Amino acid sequence: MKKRAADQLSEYLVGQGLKSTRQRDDILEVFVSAGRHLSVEELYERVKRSFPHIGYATVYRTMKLLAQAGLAEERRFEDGFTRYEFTAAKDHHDHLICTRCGMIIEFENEQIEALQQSVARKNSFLVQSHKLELYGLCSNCRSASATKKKRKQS
Amino acid sequence: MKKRAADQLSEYLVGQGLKSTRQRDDILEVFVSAGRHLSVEELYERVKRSFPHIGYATVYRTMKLLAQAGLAEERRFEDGFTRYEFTAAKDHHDHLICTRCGMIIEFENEQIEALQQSVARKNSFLVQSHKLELYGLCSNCRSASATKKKRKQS
DNA sequence: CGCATATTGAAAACGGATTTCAATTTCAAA
DNA sequence: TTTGAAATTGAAATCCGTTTTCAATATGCG
Repeated sequence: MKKRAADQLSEYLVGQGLKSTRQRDDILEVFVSAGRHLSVEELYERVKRSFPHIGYATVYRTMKLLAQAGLAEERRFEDGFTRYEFTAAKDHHDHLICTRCGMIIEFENEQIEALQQSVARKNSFLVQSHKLELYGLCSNCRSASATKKKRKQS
Repeated sequence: MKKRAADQLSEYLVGQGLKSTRQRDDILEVFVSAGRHLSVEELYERVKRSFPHIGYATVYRTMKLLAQAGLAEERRFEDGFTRYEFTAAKDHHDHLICTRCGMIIEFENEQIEALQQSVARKNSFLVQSHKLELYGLCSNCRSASATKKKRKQS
């Protein structure tokens, strides 16, 4: 799995006349084995744990590169941070985002996708990409805030 | 219609112990009669045309205020600018956004909304708000880029 | 009217992301 | 292998949309 990602990067670099570097490999390694939806900041922290010499800007640059190479997908939710997801693992999906604890749940729904296409068609619009995010409370946070309310009332 | 917006603002200000000012009225007036989906920058330009003395920060502050008063809705698309829509006019809706010319088309689709709720329910998630944006080419830009391609080929 | 408080405008600060630049590394050609 | 043009790196500076600061001004209750 890791091998494949490294190969894909390598291929892309050669194809673009770019160079393979230790830093790029290291960052890719951390990225692939890290959790999903990591912000660049979070990723940078993890990279530094294993490779303390790697700079901030290099992480930013490398993530943009991985996105171009098709290995990562950029996500911008409402919190102002850019996040990246490793692409290989999963098909296209959308997100449920908890506004209280920040938890992110992925989901897929073909019916919604189909309806989006039909909306686009009605407007003679050609869809290149889309973004569907549901913001609210996850089940944990729902019960947590219910408890809180109760406490207040009593 | 304008009257109603001004009244709504006034009510909100009184309710919050805030003060009514010339600037707030002026900005609201421009906002209400301006086109939809204006960025703060664009709005500021328009405000300055009619009220040259009004400062940048005041426009930003007033738009946040109008959002809190329920008169405006904040939108952040992928271009990095915050935009505001006058709320009174239309029900909830989502957006088709042309990546070539920037045109924004609004649409509503109850079936999609219903499916979103069902996805949320499956995940024990309580939806507070959502964001659905379809990025692609509007019909104008589709034909434009088709023409371009043809030209290149010949 | 008087005065406490909110508001304003200009400029500075903020914060995530990008760019600059000199030093270093890569890699193809010799 | 050596060479050297070109890409890359890290640290710091810069960018840019937005927010905050602060002294001056306006608002509106009593």
